[in-house]
This record gives sequence, C-alpha cells and structure tokens, in this order.
Amino acid sequence: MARNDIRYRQAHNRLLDACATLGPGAALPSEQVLAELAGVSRTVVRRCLTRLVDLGIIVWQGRDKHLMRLPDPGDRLALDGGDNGRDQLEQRFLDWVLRFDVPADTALSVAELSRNFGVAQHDLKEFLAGLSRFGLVARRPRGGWMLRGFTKDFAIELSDFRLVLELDAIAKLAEAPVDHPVWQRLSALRAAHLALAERIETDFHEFPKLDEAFHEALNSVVRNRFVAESQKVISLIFHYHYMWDKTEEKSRNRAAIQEHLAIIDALEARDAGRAAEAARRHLRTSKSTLLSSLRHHDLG
Amino acid sequence: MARNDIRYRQAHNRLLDACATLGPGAALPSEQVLAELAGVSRTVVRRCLTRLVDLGIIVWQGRDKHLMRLPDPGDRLALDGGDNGRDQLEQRFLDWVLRFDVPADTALSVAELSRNFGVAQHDLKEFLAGLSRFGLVARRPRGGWMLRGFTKDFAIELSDFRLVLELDAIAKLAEAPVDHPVWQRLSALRAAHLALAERIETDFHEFPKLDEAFHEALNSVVRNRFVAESQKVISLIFHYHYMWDKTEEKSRNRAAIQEHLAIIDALEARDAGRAAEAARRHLRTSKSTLLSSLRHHDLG
DNA sequence: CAACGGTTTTTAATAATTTAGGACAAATAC
DNA sequence: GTATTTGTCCTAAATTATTAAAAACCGTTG
Repeated sequence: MARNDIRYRQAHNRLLDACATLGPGAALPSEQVLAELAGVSRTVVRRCLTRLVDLGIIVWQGRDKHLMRLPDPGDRLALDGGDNGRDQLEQRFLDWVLRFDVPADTALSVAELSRNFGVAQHDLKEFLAGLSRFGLVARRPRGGWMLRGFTKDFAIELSDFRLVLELDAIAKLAEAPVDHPVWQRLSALRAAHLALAERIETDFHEFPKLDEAFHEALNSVVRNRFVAESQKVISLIFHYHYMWDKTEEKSRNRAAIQEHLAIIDALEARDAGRAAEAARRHLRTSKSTLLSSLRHHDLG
Repeated sequence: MARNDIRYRQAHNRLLDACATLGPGAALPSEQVLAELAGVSRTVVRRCLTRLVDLGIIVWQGRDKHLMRLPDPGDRLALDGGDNGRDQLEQRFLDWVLRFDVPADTALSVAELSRNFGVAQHDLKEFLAGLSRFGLVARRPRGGWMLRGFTKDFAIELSDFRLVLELDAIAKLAEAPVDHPVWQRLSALRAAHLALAERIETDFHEFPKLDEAFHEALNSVVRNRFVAESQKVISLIFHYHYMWDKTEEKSRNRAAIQEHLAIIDALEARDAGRAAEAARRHLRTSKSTLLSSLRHHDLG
C-alpha cells in the first residue's frame, strides 16, 4: 500500500553486479559512491546493504564493509515487467478513442480505463487533465470525466488550426537563409517523393511515413513550444486517420505526393505566395479526407 | 479518510427545511422525490433519513415515514467554508508565478504548494499536468515537478504564437459579412477608445480592460476550441503583465489606443493588408513591452 | 577537517477507505 | 396486474493513510 519498490530492486541487483566484479574479501566503497553507481539515493543503498548482510554476502560494521562471498543468481530480486507506460499512454489512449470509435459524450470511468490500460488511476487522471486543455475530454460537473469526443466539429477545428500554423511555417520557411538545414531536408524529401511516385502502384502504403516527415520538416523552422505542442496532437490524429481510412488510398496518396512536390517547388523557388497557395490546396484535401473518413466511420 | 461529506450535510439541511414546511404528523414523500428535491442520489437521502430518525424528528418504517416533531436549528449540520477552489486555482497559481517572481527551473513541491494554496495534493497535480501542456511546468525525470519558469524565451514564443493567431483572426475578420455582430462590437470599441483617449491623462489605468475587450472581440470571429484555449493563456499572461509594469504606463497606453484605432480603421475599410500591417505593428509593441517588463523584473 | 555514516525530516506515489451513485430485484400500493 | 417504491448490492471516485525514496542535518572518525 505505497509506492512500489522497483527502484530498490533494480538498485539491489545492480549492487550485486558490482560485488561480482570484486575479489573475495575486498572492501566496498562508501555509501555515497555506491549511491551514484546505482543512480539512487543513499537511503536505498542502505536498504540494499542490509539485505546483502542478511544474505551473508557482505559484513557491514560502521564504515567498514567487505565481501564475504560472491553473489549467485538466486540472490537477485525479481523485477516484473518494466512500466514506462507514461510515455506510451498518450498513444494508446488516442488509439483507443480513434480506433474503437468511442461515441461523443461518453462517460469515462477512470477505474475501468486504468484497468484496461494497466496504469495507475493517478497517472491516468493527470493525463486526462492534460488532454482537457485540448478539449478532447472534460470534467463532469459532479466528478468524473467525459469524452467530448472526436466529432466533426473537432475535426474541422483541428484542420483549421493546422492550416493557420502550417501557413505560418511555410511563410517563415520561404524566408529561411540558404544555409538553414531545412533546405537539405527538403531536397532529400523531394527525392524520396519522386522515388515513391515511381513505385506508387505497389508501395503506396509507405506514404503516411513520408507525409509525417514532410510536415515535420516544414514545421521544424518554427521554434515555438506552443506550436510544437499543438503539432503533436495534430500529427497524432491525422496520422491515425491515415491508418484506417483505406478508401481510394492509392489515388489519394498519389495526389498528395504531387501536392507535396508543388509545395517544395514553390519553396525552393522562394515564391512565398505560390507556396502558401499550394499548401492551402493540400491542407484542404487533407481536411476533406479527414472529414469523409469520419462520416464513413459514423455510418459503419 | 474519504471523500468529504459536504454533499450529505447540504442535503441533510435541505431536508430539514423541507420538514419544516410540513405539518406535524405529515407523511414524507418517497425517497426518490426527496432525492430530486435535494439534488442528490437516493443513497444520500437514506443516510439523511437515518440521522433524522436518530434525532427523533421522524419515524421510518418501510415506506411509511412521517414527521414526529418540527426540526430546530440545533439539528442542522455545520458545513464549513465552500471550496470551489478548482476554478480559482489557475488564477492564483499564475498570480504566484508571475507576481512573486519565482525563478526558472525551481523545483515545485506538491506538498508545499498544496499547503499554501489550501487544495488537495491531488487537485494540484491535475492542475500541473494541465499546465505542462503549455510548457510552464514540466515533470522531473524522477518524479516531482519543476517550474520551467516565465523566461524570456517563454515570453518570445508566446508573443510569436499570439501574432500568428491574431493575424489569422484579423484576416478572417476582414472577410466577415456586414451583418456579423463583430462589426457592432468594433464600432462600440472605437467609440470607447476615442472616449478614453480624451481623458487619458487621468484615466489611463482603464486601458487594460479595454485592451482585453478589444483583443477578445478580434478573436471572437474564430470559433475554434484550440485557438480559444490558447487565447486563454495568452490573455492571462499579458493581462498580468499589464498589471505590474507601470513604467511609462500613460504614454504606452496612449500609443496603444492609436494602434488599436488604426486596426479598427483598416478593418472597417475592409483593407486586409493594412489591417494586418497595423496589427503586426501593435503586437510588436506589445511584445517588446512584455520583454522589457521581464528584464525590469529580473534586475529588481 | 573533510569525508563518511547515522538519524531525522520531508516529499511523492500508492493502497485503503469511505461516500456517492446507480442497477436490479423484491415488495407494496393502487 | 401494473407501476411505483424500497431494500440490497456493486462500482466508481475522492480523500486519507501509509510507505518508499530523497534530502537534510549532525555527529564521528580517519
């Protein structure tokens, strides 16, 4: 009934490894050194040392501690499956929302979600609080959470928002100095687009990755934490939609490649107006694709 | 050691009031009716009824419950100070960050903050998680939180972000139909600006409110949850800075009024290019004011 | 006297506990 | 017989309690 002791277990095993490298009867370094070695605080080290004494691996008298025997595999503490769920939670949650078609205005049960996702309720709530800034979820008046839902309005507003940010990026890009690394990336992307266009008949499913790289490159010129944070959600959602909407995928991707190339052409010609127009056209296509995939989903 | 029973206490007192309106010996309505009356669930009503029986106010046998005596003031349950801190927390926290000049990269102690602000640790963490989306705070690698701080970079990026959003709003506004309500608001704002310009010598401190109303009006044409959420932070921070930076306040405000009027003029002339240019100029001023106030603060 | 180890205090993460809300079935009144 | 009411039980969420970890403090020793 408290925070888990994974930290202690890992540190313990790491100390065992350290002991294994020592000769028999050798003295161990100071607690502070051991703490830094294992990347934990002295408190944890002392707990580990206590156990090492119990196991008879070392003797520990004041600041004198030396090895009695070499550790064997049975001394290790089991540490069950790593967690690091915090980072993946966002992906998995959005995956759930977008893939399983959770209807709008669904009440979310923290308890149930935390069971399904295998994360602590606590972490989940923090995550939901973060998402609420984007209006995907909201607090219910009397406690609990509610999915505002991935609705048509949401998609429209997201697309519009994307348009605003990306047009700005394009405008900034057109004025970027010639030695800016983005130009190299763009020319590499042009080659990749042309290459994919050649073998589009068979490899059209490779496009989403290219699309993401392309838009990421465009936005790389804008160094802004607010924009970056927004782009994270935008790309996540558009990316997921690419993954399901398989209708006319090949022809859509073929067209998108041409639209991308038009943008690159205009940018490399430093023609800001033409680039903006090309981007506008591309994002319009993208928006209508997103919306139609949504409609599709509603009917199914 | 559980969720607080304010809900129960309030319901209890409300039921007492309901009893007071009944004649002696009268029968009480069903649990469900009482529940709706008090705005709580039946579970709470039953708990209240149990207490009413203990107090000897009613007898309760199956579905037959009637009044024994009228309640007196001593029967009421005390309910100490309302909470509703969740809404005010944001304001108070930002106030603390911006006013007391907390340096960047300060470790935030959830325990300490929750004591100072008088909210549960839990609520505070949720709040911090929400803020982390804006990059004002961040999680530390090994648990805990850290204030990324209101730094120069933050101010610059915030201003740039604002510029992007607001230029978009202006562009949309210039194309809004003549019967859009924003035009009425703008003409009212023009009058208010002119009026304030007349008496700027004495009433210059009235400007911040006008400024907020002006920018709010501009952005009202953009119906977009992402933009709206972003604007919330933007206006909050700019608003706070207006409140402290008193250097040359009068002349700054006088100039700002003229800049606002230039924007309104251009918009009413439907000259999108001129409006954008005027807005750009105004936001540039605004940005440098924010930055200089920050520098000022650093030195003080 | 500087580094080290013992002890205490503080903090963050988690489990446990309690209240609230709701579902379902049995019971009662009309 | 039917519709409403109540008894019972279960789930979920909010909050406290508890524990692990980290850090601070202080005496001690080489």
